[in-house]
Amino acid sequence: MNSNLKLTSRDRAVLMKTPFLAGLGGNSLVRMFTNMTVVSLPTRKTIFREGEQADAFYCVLSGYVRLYRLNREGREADVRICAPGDTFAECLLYGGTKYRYHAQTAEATTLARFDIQEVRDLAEQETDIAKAIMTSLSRHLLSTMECIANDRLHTAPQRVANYILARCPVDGGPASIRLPFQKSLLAGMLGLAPEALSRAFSSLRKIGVTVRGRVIQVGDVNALRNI
Amino acid sequence: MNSNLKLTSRDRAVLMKTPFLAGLGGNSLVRMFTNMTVVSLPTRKTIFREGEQADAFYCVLSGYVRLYRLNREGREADVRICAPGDTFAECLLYGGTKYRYHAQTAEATTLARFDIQEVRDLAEQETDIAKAIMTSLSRHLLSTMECIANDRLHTAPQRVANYILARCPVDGGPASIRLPFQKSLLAGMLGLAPEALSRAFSSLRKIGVTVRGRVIQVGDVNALRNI
DNA sequence: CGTGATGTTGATTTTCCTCAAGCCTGGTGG
DNA sequence: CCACCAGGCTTGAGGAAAATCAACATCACG
Repeated sequence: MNSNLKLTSRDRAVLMKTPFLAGLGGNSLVRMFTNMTVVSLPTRKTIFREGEQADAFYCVLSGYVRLYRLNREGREADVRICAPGDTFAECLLYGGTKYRYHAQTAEATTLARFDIQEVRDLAEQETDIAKAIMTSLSRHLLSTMECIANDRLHTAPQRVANYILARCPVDGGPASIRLPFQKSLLAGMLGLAPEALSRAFSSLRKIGVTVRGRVIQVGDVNALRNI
Repeated sequence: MNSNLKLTSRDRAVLMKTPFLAGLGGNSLVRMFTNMTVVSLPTRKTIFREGEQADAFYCVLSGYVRLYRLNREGREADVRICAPGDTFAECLLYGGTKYRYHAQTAEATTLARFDIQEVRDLAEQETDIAKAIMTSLSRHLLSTMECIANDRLHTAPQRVANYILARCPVDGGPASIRLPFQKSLLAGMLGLAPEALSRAFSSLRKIGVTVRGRVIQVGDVNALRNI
């Protein structure tokens, strides 16, 4: 764990686009920054565990973080995958004192770490910070409900198609995207076993989706929409 | 639609226990109340539809509300079931301008209706209102993530067992609870077809769970925990 | 005592998980 | 440069879970 690093300019740009910091005035911004530490972690490193006392929340600057739960037999299920710009465990600002899931890096990752108690105090003083927290929570909640609907309403190939479509140009025609992470991570994101993701990809082949490594090519975006 | 009713004392009590109004000072409380209207609706009445312009959010005072999505073929999937005290669509205060799912009463229901724009303005002025919103959003987000974990990690009988256990006395031994709504609603809540819920109940019979109408009797709460 | 809504049960099918084996790729060391 | 290896990915076979469809039971209620 490599702490108290200086922000790279890229990390700084990511941070400033977060709903969490985007709307802040100069004063609030300074106060948030003085409260923040930067942490660099290797891949597969545990950030916190379910049940631990929660004293910080985080924003992903680069890399990916997996939030997951375990059942009694030890099987893991991902609850959320956090990409650069995503905030996690911020719901504990006003929703309890313990982490409710495990958090682990999915690759080499840098995080911005915020002290929960200090941000709570700041939010009481600066209305724009409170507003930023509400914006972040709202978006987070909407995307989580979206996830439930997606799980309950769509089959594996449909979920994969949705994922691809959300990252394709809106007009029809051919397109090509590159996965920003391993396929096993995408599988967890969509609530699937890795094998199921693989099969979903191959079932999309017949409507013009080809996958080589992390590159996904779509013959006709509109055809994908009708799945 | 019966609007602008006076609050019954029971409805008022429900409202005051909501995270949304519980922590408010007298001044904020008055301002929220003047902004609020009470709506009574019959069963299976649509409250709003996905895609509509969002100008209000709601708190359930009595009855139940179903939030759901449709897929292309018209199949419905519940995203959330709101009980008395629950707030819904409050994420649109800071997260977009359109409703993201359908909302429908599951039985005769009374709602407190709040104007989104007005509450947004209030939240800027009164820090305790902002705090109440953050608390409400945080709880809501935690329970929604809980729901994803439950869906992805547990089988139908396990989900039913969890539901029962969450409403039973914590110590072991026998217990009895009464469903506050139809079984079909519980099925939707747990992400199951009604038939699957029925089968889950009958599979729990062998560990001492008996169901008659809306009454569920548990022989030994501890036995249920080990499922 | 019908009537319609709600819940149950059975049969079938779909979907996806699990386990096991093989493949492909990129990296390492000889 | 090549053999080897490990990790991630794919494919296949089998099976478990739950959806769907259909028939029947139960219940509330006029």
